[in-house]
This record gives sequence, structure tokens and C-alpha cells, in this order.
Amino acid sequence: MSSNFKATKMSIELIIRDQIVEAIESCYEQKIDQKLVQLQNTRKEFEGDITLVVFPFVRMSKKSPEQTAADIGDYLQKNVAEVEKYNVVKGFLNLVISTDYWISVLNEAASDLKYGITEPTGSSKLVMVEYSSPNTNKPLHLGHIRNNLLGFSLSEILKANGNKVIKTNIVNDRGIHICKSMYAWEMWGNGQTPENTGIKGDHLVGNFYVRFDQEYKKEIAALIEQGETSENAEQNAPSILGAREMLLKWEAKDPEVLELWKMMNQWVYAGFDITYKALGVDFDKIYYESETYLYGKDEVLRGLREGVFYQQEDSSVWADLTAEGLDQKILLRSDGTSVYMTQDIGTARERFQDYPINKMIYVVGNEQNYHFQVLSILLDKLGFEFGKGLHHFSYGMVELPQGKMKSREGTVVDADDLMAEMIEVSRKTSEELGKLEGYSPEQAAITYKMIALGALKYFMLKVDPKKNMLFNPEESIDFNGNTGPFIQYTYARIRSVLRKAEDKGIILNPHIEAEIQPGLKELQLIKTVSQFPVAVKEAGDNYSPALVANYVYELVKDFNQFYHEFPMIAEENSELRNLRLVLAETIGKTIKTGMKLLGIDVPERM
RNA sequence: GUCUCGGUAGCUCAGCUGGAUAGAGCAACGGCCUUCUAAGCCGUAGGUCCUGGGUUCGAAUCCCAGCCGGGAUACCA
Repeated sequence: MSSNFKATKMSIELIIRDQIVEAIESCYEQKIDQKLVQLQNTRKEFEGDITLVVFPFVRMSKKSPEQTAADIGDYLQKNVAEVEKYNVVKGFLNLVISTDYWISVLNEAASDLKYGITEPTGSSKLVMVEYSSPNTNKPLHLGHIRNNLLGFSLSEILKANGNKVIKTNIVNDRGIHICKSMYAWEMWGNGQTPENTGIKGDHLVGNFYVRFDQEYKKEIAALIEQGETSENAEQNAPSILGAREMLLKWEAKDPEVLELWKMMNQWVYAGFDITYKALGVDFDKIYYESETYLYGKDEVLRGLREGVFYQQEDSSVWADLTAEGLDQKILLRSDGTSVYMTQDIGTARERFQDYPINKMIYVVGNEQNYHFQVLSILLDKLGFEFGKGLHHFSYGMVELPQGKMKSREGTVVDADDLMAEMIEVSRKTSEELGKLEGYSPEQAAITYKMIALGALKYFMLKVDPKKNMLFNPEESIDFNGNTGPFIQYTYARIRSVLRKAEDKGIILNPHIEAEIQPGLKELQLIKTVSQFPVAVKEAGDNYSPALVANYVYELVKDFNQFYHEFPMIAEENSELRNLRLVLAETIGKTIKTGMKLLGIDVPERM
């Protein structure tokens, strides 16, 4: 056992787990599987640190649960140095771990600058995380925010678990949806540009996407009025024909269409850059669908030649997935143009050619579960050995009280607007509370933004990614309670205490002597701190930033109770004072690291 | 129709690889700022864990059926 026990709680649990197996053997002469050993953290209302559930063993002991627990407790107390004493409540054996042990845990945590973080090594796995993946026909909204925050945070968490991570973005910069905006701009744009209107480029293009839909709907209504069936009307309305023609021309590299496309895309990219920067997300490598769809087309045609796919009379290309229990899937339209799936095949091929990827993760909404199931099968059929190993990180939708957001219907919460509003709320709150007196306007502005984004990011990340979540624009995101600002505030409090201690000339001794007897609350806090590496690991194993968020909240809540009840600087016993300050500093560091994994910064003052 | 995900306090969410009296926050009500930041702390109230069966010493958690809601099943992405 190395002296550097990063996952302390786990190592003590491992020791105890082992010893319980031996205890059963020694007491009852039975060999048991470690899986029967159920350990849990002792509930706060009972004395103890780790609890064993003894019910599974009463069959072997042929004694009452209480007596069985006592037998095992006796054995552990005798044979495991860290087990100081025990008590039995019904069928639960509560083990009290020695204070020495907890002090050593604190010392380790306090001295480790990267506490909770496992650095990558030469043999680390290379994980590529795709997230964001915007369409270049409209601005980002709240749903994209969830995607971006999850993708960024997941990447950070995977890095903290010793992986090498490449963050990537596939920009969906071609396709019928883009052509709709382009067509609308050409028809009704009157030469509008971001420059001559003062509208952010992605918003301007988005306006034309909405305009397209409005006109399209009018045309359909008119055609139906003239006696067309609704299906015919949808297929033959002038604007949809115009958009389709544009897509054909685009794939045929028509110079005029390409120029229009480039111009409008540049507007969008300039807009996205601003939004990404404000959100604090970034990418190591960007792929463009306008490039990769061609590789995808190649692969589909190869599949056709090799008999993996088939062609219908109208020359559309399909995959037959009935053997997999699925349906027919179209891969190339009858006019030869590509669909969404086509480009994803090409993009995957490119990525695995560009990097020695061990694990590919797609951060994409759960509405596309079927898509990724199919993609995996198609890549496998095409002979790519990575096909089966793709991982779709499938997250839930953000819903409004009225239901789903729809770009075309304008019922979206715009990302830029939301951030701006939250920064405004943050500024007002800070000013009302007078927290930043003495800060320059620039310093204050940085802090407002930090708090606003902390509120937004924590709000999005604290819920289980798999679940749909509700956002009510009527009630602005809270700054009190289980929120980002509450956690940031606690960090600022700790920093403030440490600054004041320094002002008073108190020098922290980072090594706590074993003889010091911490109180119950300090012990409780050390235990919570000791769980941080476990939380990071579980967040990585389960791909869940929410586990980090929930952990940090627990830690912060515990600390605030402690803060309220016990003086640190004013504590007269200097050794106890030192313990408390070192503990506070360690908790501050843990908060900062944890929040960093969520992509949230913490302020020195607020 | 089929597949899939979900249903926990008035609201938003934890807990779900089975374990002790189901937890937080918000909202409501009542306390606490001459002492390290009150964006905080303490307390009160609030529950058929959708329903019904089953497995188990033990079920919010696992299995089956049903009800309700979301999503997918497109020559949209």
C-alpha cells in the first residue's frame, strides 16, 4: 500500500471489505464472496463512519443480527488498526474509524495541490468528446447551452480521471436547413447584413430561417385552399422547391450559391464565437460537415458496391436493418444529396484517421437515440471496428412550461439574451448587497459575470443529464440555496477568512499533528472532503457532472454550518485554530477544483 | 402500432448497482447580524415515492401488468 492514498475512502473500505471476509471465515468457517459485503456511510444520526449491513450473514452465523454484528465488530476491532470501536443498531454494524486515520486523510488532502485529480499518463486512454454541434442556420438557445455545458464539463471530468481528451465540434454547415435561410435571405433579405443592421450574425441568419417557415406555411395554406392535398402542398410549395434547388446547386458547387453560403456562414461563425466565449467553452478540433459529408458519400457508395447497402429504382440508397430489428434507413436521397447520417459516417471515419481514439463520445440529445443506434450499426457494417464502441451521451431536453422549444416557432430561450439577463440580475444583486465596494468597475464586471454564469451553469449541470429538465423564464434562476452563487459565496467566505488570518500574522502549519483532537464537526468535514476523489471517479464512470455538483453542494452546506458555529481565527487554542484554518483552506481548494470540473469559476470576493 | 425514457413535498430536483425514521432548495411561517461576508445559519409545516400485483428478512430502488407524460420510428437535422 503506497503512502499516497488518493482515494482514501476507497482504500479504507477495501481494507475493511477484505477483513470482513476474513471475519466471516474466522467466526463462522464460511467462505463468502466480497459482493455480500455491503458497506455504506454511517447515517449522521448514529455514531460511526462506515456501516456494514449484516443481514446477509445471519444465515451463516445462525445467530441474531445483533449478535452477528457484534462478532464481526469484535474481530475488526482486534484486527484492523483503523477500527477504533463499533456499535450495533439492529442489523447494522457501525464502525468508528480512528481520529488518527482522519487526520492523516486531511494531511494528504491539504498537501496535494491536485487533490481529487488523476493526471493522465503516457498510457492513458484517448477520449474524443463531440459536443455543441450547431446548425449554422440559427443562433444557440437554451437547449444548446445544456449541450455545451455538459460536453465541456464531461471533458473536464474525464481529464480529471486520467484520460486524454480531445474536445471536438462538428459544425452542421450544410444541408436543407441552411438552404432555407439562404433562400429566405435571397428572396426577402433586401441585402441585410450584420453590419448594416447591427444584428449579431447568427441572429440575423436565424431571422431568415424563421421567415422561411412563415412563408412556407402561407404557401402551403394557399395551395390547400386551391384544392391540393396537404402532402402535395408541402412537397410543392415554391419556397421548399427553391430551397431544394439550392441544395442541389450547392452540392454541384454552383459558384453563386457557394458564395452566398460562405457569406452567411461567416456571419454565423462570428456570432457563435461570441456566444462560445461568453459561455467559456472551447474545442481542440473542429470538423465541418461541408467537408466530411463527401467522405460519408464515398463510404455509402463503397457500401453499395460491396453489397452492404442497396439502391431503389429512384436511385436512393438504403440500408436494410431488419436483421438488427430495425427498419430501412435512407443514406442518399433520390436526387443524390446527402442526409444527416451520411455526414456522420464520414466524420467518424475522418476522426479515427486523424487520431488514435480509444473512446468516442457523442454529446447529443436523447431525441437522437435511434440515430446513434443506427450509426453504430452502419459503421460496423462498413467494416470499421470502432463502430460498435461509439458512445452516445444522451441527455434530456430542456423544456419550457409550455413544452418543447421550437426555433421555427420562435418559442426558444436565446442563449445570448439569457446570459445578458443573468449578468444584469447578478449586477443588481451585488450592488444591492454592496459586496464589491472597493472593486474597480472592471473587477466588478468580471465578478458579476462569474456569478451569473455560475448560476446558469450550476442550474443546468446539477440535474441528472439523462433527465429532461424544466426552465421557467418567468422565474429567473435563483442565487440562493442549492445554486452556483451559494457555492461561490462559500468559497469567497473561506478566502476572506484566510486573508484575515494572514493579516493577523497567522502562519498556517500544513501538517496537522496526530495528537490533536478535532471535534465532531471537523471530523464530519474531513470525511466529506475525503469523498471528493470518489465523487470525481463516480462522475467519470457514470458520465455525470451532476454527481460533482451534488457533492460540492453537500460539502459547502456542511462547511457553512461549521462556519456559523465555530470560530477559526478567534479560536484560542492555536493548534485547533490551525487545524480549522487548514481544513477551511483544503475545503476551499476542493470547492474550486470541483467547480472547475463544471466549468465554473469562483471569486475571491462577492 | 412498435421501441424507448420518465412519473418522489405546492414548484424544481436528489436518493434508484435493494437496507436504518424518503432528503435538499424554492415558495410559506417563526427565530438569528456590536464577534471570521446574513448570496448565510437554525427551526416549523409540507409525502398514497403514479396504481396494482410479485420477488425478498427488507422495495422509492428489482420483475410483471396497467395509467399518465416526453421522445423516436421521415427522401428534417
